[in-house]
Amino acid sequence: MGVIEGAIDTIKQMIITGELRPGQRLPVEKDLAEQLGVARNTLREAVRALIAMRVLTTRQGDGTYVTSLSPGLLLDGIGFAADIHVAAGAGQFLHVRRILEAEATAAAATRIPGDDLARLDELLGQAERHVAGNEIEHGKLVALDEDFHSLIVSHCGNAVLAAVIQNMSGRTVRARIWRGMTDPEAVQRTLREHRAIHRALLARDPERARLHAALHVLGVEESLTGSRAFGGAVDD
Amino acid sequence: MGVIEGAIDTIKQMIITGELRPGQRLPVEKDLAEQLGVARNTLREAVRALIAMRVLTTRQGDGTYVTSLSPGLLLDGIGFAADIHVAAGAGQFLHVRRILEAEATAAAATRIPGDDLARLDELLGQAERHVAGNEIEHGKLVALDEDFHSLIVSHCGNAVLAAVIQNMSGRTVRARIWRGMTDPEAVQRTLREHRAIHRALLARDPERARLHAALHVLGVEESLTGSRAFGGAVDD
DNA sequence: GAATCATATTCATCGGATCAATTGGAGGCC
DNA sequence: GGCCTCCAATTGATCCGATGAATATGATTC
Repeated sequence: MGVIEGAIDTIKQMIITGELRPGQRLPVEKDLAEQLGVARNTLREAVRALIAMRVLTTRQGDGTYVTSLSPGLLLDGIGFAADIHVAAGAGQFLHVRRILEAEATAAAATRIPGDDLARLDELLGQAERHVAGNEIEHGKLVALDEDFHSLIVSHCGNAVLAAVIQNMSGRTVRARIWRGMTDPEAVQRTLREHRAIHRALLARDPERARLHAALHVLGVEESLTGSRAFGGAVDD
Repeated sequence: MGVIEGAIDTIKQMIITGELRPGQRLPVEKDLAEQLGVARNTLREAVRALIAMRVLTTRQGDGTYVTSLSPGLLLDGIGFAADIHVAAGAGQFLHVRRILEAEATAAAATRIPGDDLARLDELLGQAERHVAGNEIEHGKLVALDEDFHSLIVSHCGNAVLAAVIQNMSGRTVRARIWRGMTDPEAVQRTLREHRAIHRALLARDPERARLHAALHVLGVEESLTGSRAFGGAVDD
């Protein structure tokens, strides 16, 4: 194992063992490098790797800190993976999203507060009015779509579940999905499905919510029967 | 945005757009640094970040290459997140694993080949004989447990699903779970649950497999009702 | 033709230097 | 006293150059 990997693991272990806690500040680069027995440049590469994993964060002129280590933060690497695979037309991420989003929507049915049910209604109204207008801007629909699902999933009661779903369906993924919907009928169907999910939530009915959520994502999956690059192999 | 972040994004975009393809070799550090308009050290920090994300890999004396970008590779950052949260006693990762593993086990029921069903039987036999012996070594049981679940989910037909599950239940997580099982009866129950899953697979019955898999993970969840550090907040 | 060895290529690691952002205190002003 | 401005110290960001270590490649030898 190289010196850099060693430094990365050492810092990781300091976090797992609790020696470094969320929000805590690390020693200055010079000291930490000396403490780990590596050059400053080497330490910086290790720190940079941990920054990429959202474990550390740096502020010039201030210092280096451990992040909150919240699931939402640590799991955002999923987003990039989803981006390149969905961009390549692989439906496997969407299948996983279907499984999870069905469950999360069901859980949200009994947890989402009334305020946010009203907020969902407002989002749907905006989308419907936008589609009814003259010129449809996909960016606007993507943003409304993201807000709609995001608000529901955030009330599922499980931060990890919410984070995985959200990262699997980030801006890039949704943009590709909506761009693929050239058929106006497909857009209408999507809005109807959103309404059905909303009604199930209003009725506080988890099973209805689960079914409508699953059906909704399945519809997206089936509309993406393109190429399958990266989509087949299980191995690395 | 800093120079390093800029270099990272540039390389990422080159991959998303297909300018850099899986397995392809990058220019040598000196040339690539010049091409991106940064110093070599700065480029190295960017490359190091992408290595941490499993997007690039380097071989001293040879060069820098784009990885296969397979889901199994890109999603392994989940492992560290699961490690520190499960180590802190949070059950949220296990809940997600329960949802996914139930689905994956059901899917595997109709896909797993006969050879591997026999291999599963062999793994179970080893575990049972080991437990029946004088001295129980947890490391051995952890390895057998990992092999058992790993072999099943690898046949679910979805590489992303398999990768997420496996990374959510890596060596560190399983080690903590088995270490928590001080009660010999708990070990026995776990082995019985494994047998039940195996029988369901033998019968090629997805619904039975799903239920037994869910029950199995649920049992693990319920045995971990400790502290809830990191487990509550959805925000970052 | 295969094995061995020398050499070139390339990443890994190091040490130091300079730039830029933030912080915190000194001093002055209302 | 409280607030503001400004300066200096701290700290990460970026760059430069040099050396070490691992690999690949081609020449050499048998």
